[in-house]
Amino acid sequence: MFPPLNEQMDVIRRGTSEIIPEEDLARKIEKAVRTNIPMNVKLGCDPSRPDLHLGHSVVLRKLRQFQDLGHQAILIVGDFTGMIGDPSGKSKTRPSLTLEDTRKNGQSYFEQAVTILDAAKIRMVYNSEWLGAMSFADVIKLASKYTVARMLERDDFTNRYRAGEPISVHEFLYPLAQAMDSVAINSDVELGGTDQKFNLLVGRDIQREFGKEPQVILTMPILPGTDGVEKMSKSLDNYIGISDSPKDIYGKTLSIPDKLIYDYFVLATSIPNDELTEIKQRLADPTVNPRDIKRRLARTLVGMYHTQEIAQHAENEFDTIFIKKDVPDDIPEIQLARTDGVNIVQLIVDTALAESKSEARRLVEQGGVSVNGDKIADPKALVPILDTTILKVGKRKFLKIIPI
RNA sequence: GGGUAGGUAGCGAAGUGGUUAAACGCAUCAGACUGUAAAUCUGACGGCUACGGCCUUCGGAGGUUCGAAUCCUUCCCUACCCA
Repeated sequence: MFPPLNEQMDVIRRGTSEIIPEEDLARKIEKAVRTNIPMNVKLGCDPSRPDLHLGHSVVLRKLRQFQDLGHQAILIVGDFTGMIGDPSGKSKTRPSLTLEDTRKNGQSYFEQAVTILDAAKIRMVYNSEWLGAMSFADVIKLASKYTVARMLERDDFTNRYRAGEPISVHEFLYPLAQAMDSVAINSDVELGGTDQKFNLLVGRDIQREFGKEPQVILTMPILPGTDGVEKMSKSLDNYIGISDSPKDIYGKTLSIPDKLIYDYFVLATSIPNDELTEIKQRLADPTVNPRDIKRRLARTLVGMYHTQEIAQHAENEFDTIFIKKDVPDDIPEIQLARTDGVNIVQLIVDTALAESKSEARRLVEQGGVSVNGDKIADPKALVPILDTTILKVGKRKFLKIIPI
């Protein structure tokens, strides 16, 4: 039923940052092979941010590999912790979610995740199931198992503490709550980004406290965002969403810095290792235009979340807009009353291509607006809407206006 | 409970009675150059405008003043120190 140990280890190791401890993983796999009982492989998901992007895909794709090897994928929806509002990281006070929200987001998370995971073989559980059942006494007992000094070992706690930034007491409970998830589901392996390392390790300690065999932790590198600097995240708007339109996936991919091309291939695609080697060589070759490799990356990514045909279409459309400087085929349409002349600024605001008149005026004055291909630089200009009219605002906002 | 330092636009950070819609940096947007890469250059970056201006902002609420982000009162929030 299971592939042999070495084969499994090879698959699991690809792209990973750390496996702690690796010997334990080998032992667990051997045991699974021997007993024919799959390992429980845990991944926590944050129901406060239901929009999945390539950053999430790194770890989800790893989970998929475990599924393909025959192991049991368990998605933990942090609905209980989400209800309290996760304060970790840099983000400010997060709005506390209601149970309903977390359910809805959990469902949405699942729907997106199955574009990567094998839907039939996922076990999805909500951690309110066991965390919600704990009494305050249980919590005290749990909290007594960890010391403040050890909590402060966590990098982001240390940094925030040194920087004089607030740390709420309940944030110390987070790693513990997450660890309880591992206890509750008898996790054999827990996946996460490298920034999760501390939390994952706490899981091992707490499992031991509860007399369970500690999980192996597996961390994946953090995928940099399209800006090439920060971690990919929606709030920084440097993300490529897995449910983004083909056009967006393609375009955003082409806008990443060259230095990220290889990382994206390794972490976000399933390209075989020998092709990765080839890509690396070509990237090092000064006669090869990195753009061509990036175009392949973009096609690959669009193909993963849509289809190859759509990927090709996205590329063609991209070329139309940015190389031929032409108007793409399918652009949003809007119907407007026929008129001899409407003020250009008013038109931009009315069509929601800019948020305010000031912004629209600015765009016009800076030469970012054209009507039927003619640049309009005068904010007082009147535009007739008598035939179908193509309005372009900025680099990529197109609108087809149909008079009625 | 006591003390000290703080809370300024998306972020960081100046400003301490008028000439401040608020320096500067980052981010962002537009334009040039390009490969929607990097780097670089130019401009914009609260809202409305008859383009002459007008209105709304500096943790909240009051107050002093011709005039406040700047002074006073009070409240809320944060960090650190003492207890």
